[in-house]
Amino acid sequence: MTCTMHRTQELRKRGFRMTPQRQTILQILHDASGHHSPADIHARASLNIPGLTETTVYRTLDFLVQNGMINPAQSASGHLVYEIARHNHHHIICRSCGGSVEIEHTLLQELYQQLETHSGYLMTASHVTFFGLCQVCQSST
Amino acid sequence: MTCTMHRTQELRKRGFRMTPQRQTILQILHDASGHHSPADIHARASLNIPGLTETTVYRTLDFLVQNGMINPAQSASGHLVYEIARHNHHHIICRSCGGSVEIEHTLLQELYQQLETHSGYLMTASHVTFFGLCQVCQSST
DNA sequence: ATTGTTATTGATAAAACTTGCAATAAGGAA
DNA sequence: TTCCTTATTGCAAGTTTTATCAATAACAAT
Repeated sequence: MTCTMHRTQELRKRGFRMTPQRQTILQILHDASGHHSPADIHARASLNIPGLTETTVYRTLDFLVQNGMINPAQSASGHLVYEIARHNHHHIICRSCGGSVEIEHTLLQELYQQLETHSGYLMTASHVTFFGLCQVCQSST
Repeated sequence: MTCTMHRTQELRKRGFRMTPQRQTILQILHDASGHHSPADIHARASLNIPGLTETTVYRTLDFLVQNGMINPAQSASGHLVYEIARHNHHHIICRSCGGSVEIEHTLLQELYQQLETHSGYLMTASHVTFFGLCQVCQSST
């Protein structure tokens, strides 16, 4: 079964529908790995779907996040960017140069454990963005 | 020395100026503890400073964050809210009801340690927002 | 295939946030 | 106090994001 067919069935099981807009946006995030802004995604998807509105892009991105098919992350500027859902991970962004590194979720496992104990909250493993100073920017200060 | 005078001197030392706009916004966040949206802050501050623009509120909030006098945090809707700088802490927000609890920074200390080791980044202790499900919403699902 | 239900889209307007620039005013120096 | 420098503000326009609602189209059932 293709990836697209699988996703379509996932949505239908939950009472939702697969549409060209959703398929195209998923395809874009799948092919171009990394983070993408709504504006970027809108530009790329418009090539396939002329007349696609920004409104729909924002709504589709929210929808795909809700359904676990893509993940949101904060960019250095504070705006949200999106990428295809992969293994659970997080980011540290450099306050100074905007560069970033990926953090495996396993590193947060223990903390999440403690957070659950202390707060009573069930920690769903959503993306977290930390801020810091990268090595280069540390030494150039 | 009053709190205001102290803050004024802090800014001057760094080549910045204390203004009625900055003082008023600091006062508001100081008096009304908790998180406040830019719109909320603008509404309150406008009582003291008629003609205050939203632009200035956004710029002032950014400025005060940069200078460590207030802290930003993500609200349940994903927008930024602000509070007067206090001891270092973080939040867990419930995805379902939007409620939140505070997390002491000490709980993250060990993780930050590890993050620095793994990434080489210097972890500045900025506010982190986690998402989860509170006890009430867990049982009502 | 055709039909009916309703999830989804596009259009429009509004709200939230940012940028560039000229006018203003904070505060150091005379 | 007065003057000068320039950080800061307000204004106006632009960008980004959200909300509302009627028209459309996905897809389950016939």
